[in-house]
Amino acid sequence: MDVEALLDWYEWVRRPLPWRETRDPYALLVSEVMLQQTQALRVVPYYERWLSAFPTAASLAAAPTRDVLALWSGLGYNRRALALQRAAVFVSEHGWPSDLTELPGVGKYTAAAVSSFAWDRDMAAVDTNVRRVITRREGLDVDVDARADALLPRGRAAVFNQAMMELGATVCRPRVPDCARCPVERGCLRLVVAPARRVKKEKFEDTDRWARGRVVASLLAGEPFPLDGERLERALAGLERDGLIVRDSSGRPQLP
DNA sequence: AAAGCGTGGGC
DNA sequence: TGCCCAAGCTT
Repeated sequence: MDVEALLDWYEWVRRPLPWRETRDPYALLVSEVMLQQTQALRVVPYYERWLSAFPTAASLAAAPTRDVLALWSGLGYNRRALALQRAAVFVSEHGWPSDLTELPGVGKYTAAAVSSFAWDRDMAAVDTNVRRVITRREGLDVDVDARADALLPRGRAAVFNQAMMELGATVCRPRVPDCARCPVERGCLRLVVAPARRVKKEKFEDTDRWARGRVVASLLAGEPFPLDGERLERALAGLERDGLIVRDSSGRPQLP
């Protein structure tokens, strides 16, 4: 793949997003955790609000978890907010670990993204978009992580990672790739893999996932739970196990 | 290692 | 309206 052509293309199409204007590892970690399974444009206002309220890892670490969940509300996956705060506690106590996957809620992708953006470490951030770009080009059996690492131009990991992700998100899209606009189409196999058939048909409102979300939202709003009985108990048990709620002295569930 | 974990926008 | 999605991580 012509990496130079990719980087030239990226300079041209680059969109201004607030987290692209910082090299603060804390701010970058906030953005990466928010972006996990959430569209970038929806994250923007949350990111800006969050950094106003919790400008540093120490301030996030010291905040009441209830306030943290309140500011997260609307982004989904509440336990990620919890993990982010726990990561902030770790950082404010021990500093940044050299291996960011030691932080709760940080896996291989997020560690590589933050390390390259903040510190220019030569680590390839392989997300779902990058995975698709590489397998589409080179075949389903390719070792994606090894290929991404081989392509990465040393000393320029940050722009390379962003360019690869942007290519996957806007040109090398899942169902209908726009090969006519691709800056690196030469030598590409152009594989398009049919999505796996969905099996589940259960209504979302019937799932534990929905119940858990409603319980947390109700506690934040100070409103009664919109469910009861065994479903409520199962949701509460799961939330308590994840540390998203605690029981007060009378056994009443509340936010931590 | 498959399954669980939320939400609001777009069509 | 209802269905699908969108920068993963954990157990």
